[in-house]
Amino acid sequence: MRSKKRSVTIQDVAKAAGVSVSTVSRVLNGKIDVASETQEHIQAVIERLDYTSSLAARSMRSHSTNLIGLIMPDIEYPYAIEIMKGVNRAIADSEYDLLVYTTGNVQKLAAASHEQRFVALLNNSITDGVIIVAPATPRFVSDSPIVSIDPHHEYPNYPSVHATNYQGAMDAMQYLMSLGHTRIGFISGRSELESAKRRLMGYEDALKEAGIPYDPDLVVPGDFTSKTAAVVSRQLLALPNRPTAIFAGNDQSAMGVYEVAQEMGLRIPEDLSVIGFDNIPDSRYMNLTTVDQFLSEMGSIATKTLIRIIHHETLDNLNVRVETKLVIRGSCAPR
Amino acid sequence: MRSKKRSVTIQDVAKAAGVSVSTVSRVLNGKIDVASETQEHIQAVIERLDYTSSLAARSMRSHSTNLIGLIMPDIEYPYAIEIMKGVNRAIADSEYDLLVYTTGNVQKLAAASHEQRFVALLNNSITDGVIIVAPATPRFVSDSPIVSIDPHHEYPNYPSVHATNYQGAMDAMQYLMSLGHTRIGFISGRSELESAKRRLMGYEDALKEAGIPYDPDLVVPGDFTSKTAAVVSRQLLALPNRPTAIFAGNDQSAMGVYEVAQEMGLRIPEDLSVIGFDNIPDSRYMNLTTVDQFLSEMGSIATKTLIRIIHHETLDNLNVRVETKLVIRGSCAPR
DNA sequence: TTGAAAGCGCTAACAG
DNA sequence: CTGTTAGCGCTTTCAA
Repeated sequence: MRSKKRSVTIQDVAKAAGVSVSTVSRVLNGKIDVASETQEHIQAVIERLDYTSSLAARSMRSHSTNLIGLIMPDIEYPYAIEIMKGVNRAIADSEYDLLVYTTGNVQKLAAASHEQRFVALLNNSITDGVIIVAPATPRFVSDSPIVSIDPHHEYPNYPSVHATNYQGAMDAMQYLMSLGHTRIGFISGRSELESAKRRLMGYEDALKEAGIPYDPDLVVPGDFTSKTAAVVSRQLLALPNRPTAIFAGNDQSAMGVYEVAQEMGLRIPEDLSVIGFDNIPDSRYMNLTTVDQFLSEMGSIATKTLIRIIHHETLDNLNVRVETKLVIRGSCAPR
Repeated sequence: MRSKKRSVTIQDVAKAAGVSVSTVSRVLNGKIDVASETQEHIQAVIERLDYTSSLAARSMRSHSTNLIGLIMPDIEYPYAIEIMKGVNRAIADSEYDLLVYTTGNVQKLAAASHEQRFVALLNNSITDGVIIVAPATPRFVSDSPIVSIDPHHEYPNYPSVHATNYQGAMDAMQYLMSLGHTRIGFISGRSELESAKRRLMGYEDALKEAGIPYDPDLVVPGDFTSKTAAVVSRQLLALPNRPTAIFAGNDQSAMGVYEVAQEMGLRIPEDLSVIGFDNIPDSRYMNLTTVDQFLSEMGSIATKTLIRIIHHETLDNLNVRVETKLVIRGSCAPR
């Protein structure tokens, strides 16, 4: 462990081996035009000196690092962790290593201008491409390819992986209706987000398709937090003709409904069917039914797509748009 | 999104603003000696061109990036994730950003030589310091400071954060003995690891202190996996005078014991008390008692220590050795 | 098969 | 206050 300043450089190796830096560089990069004798000698010196080439210097010249970046709003939520797992798995099967970047603070990253800064920070220097999770920014300036997961815009200028929010909501509704439910509450999400918009649309269209009239009282405004969900679901359950099922905007909202149901002594799902969206990360809520978003699969797909783009296997970078399946887990009660 | 080659550089900005690169650099680094007029002008150009300075180039010159690296064997285990959370929290309160590095593959990283490579990769170029989790290597060559968490050696050449394995094992045993248990089984861990060694030592010393003779039949060899633990605990429970309690080497081992107990129709803790070590990540095993290792706290402490070293607030880099508390969670039955 | 030299984008003296 | 210049450590022509 040394203080500052780079300890051993390619210069040192060259000097110690009695050759020029370019020869060392050739050995480093596995070029063939080096006498096998020199080759071995240099290799030995490299090991003796514990030399490792500087990523910064290397990337600066060659513009290729075999590193993929993953930019996360926050590393702590199950949502983020699941995605990371998927990315990680795809990385393991590739020649790339992974660099997860986070500021440890949602606030810092949330600002769109910051997202651009982070993309640039990584992609314009040390990564060959980045995956960005839930970006608020619809367009980025970047030297290397970008793939996004769950962007907050429908048509960003980068390839993206979306969950099939609309279809998932339709499926959830159809499931509830097949059980005989006709009064189904809905807790909406942050309306500026694409996912929230599409879930609401799925709710509405499913009703329409089934010929069930839309009752505005049954749709209450949430914001993807359990706290708000608790407040609005209380309102929902106080209705004279209360819903027999609630389709919560996301997992957190479902948890909010759960708490209120407990409080009111309603059994789930016997007295009230509840379907969440995304994963239900907390086992205390395991009896909740959920439209499960395959987060890790989204991570994998995004990674594979990115690698394909880096390899120039995909010509049309801008229009890749993958959708991942959603599946309903758990069961509600018939009514 | 452009193909290759860095799009907009400090040169471009200088040209567009009609000044020299050094002036731009001064603005970038918030130096005071720039006419506020020029200052604003350059700032405007920077924004207009969407310019971001290259991390690689910057770090190469200034040897400071405000980035801290976290090297993880594998990103998927709850163990790793808990540590990440702690690091993340400490990072959030600091001026640093976090770069988590992983190869997505334990095998790749496990080899000691690779660990050195990763440390060098980050620390000799783009990070101001790294935290390495559970390193197998006792010494690293690195330009910037290193702090390790749970190293596999007792006295590595870098500052480290350890869990108090010995004391934790003592506490667990004393707890069991206070409940009247005298025949206590122990499933050991991978004996090359410091943590495993110290836990076994705690088991032995606790017995000695209590004057309970050591029975070799009660100590069976595990390897920190639930599979092996299941095999050896079956053996333990088949003993003519079977133990009334089992102190499992780690969380995974405890889960193995749990499965076998279920299988044999033994109720936990009424018929068999079981204490694990580390966290029990899976809620299915929530009725297991565990010596809880404050993983996230270890992450935080390591991060804060590292930052202090980077800031030169700690003179003696090599001998920092922090131990974190372990606490017993859950309860066993008296015998 | 090898070396010399140019430069990647940036910062930090040193001059003006 | 601003420009010129010299590298940071590396890869890559181009010559030898």
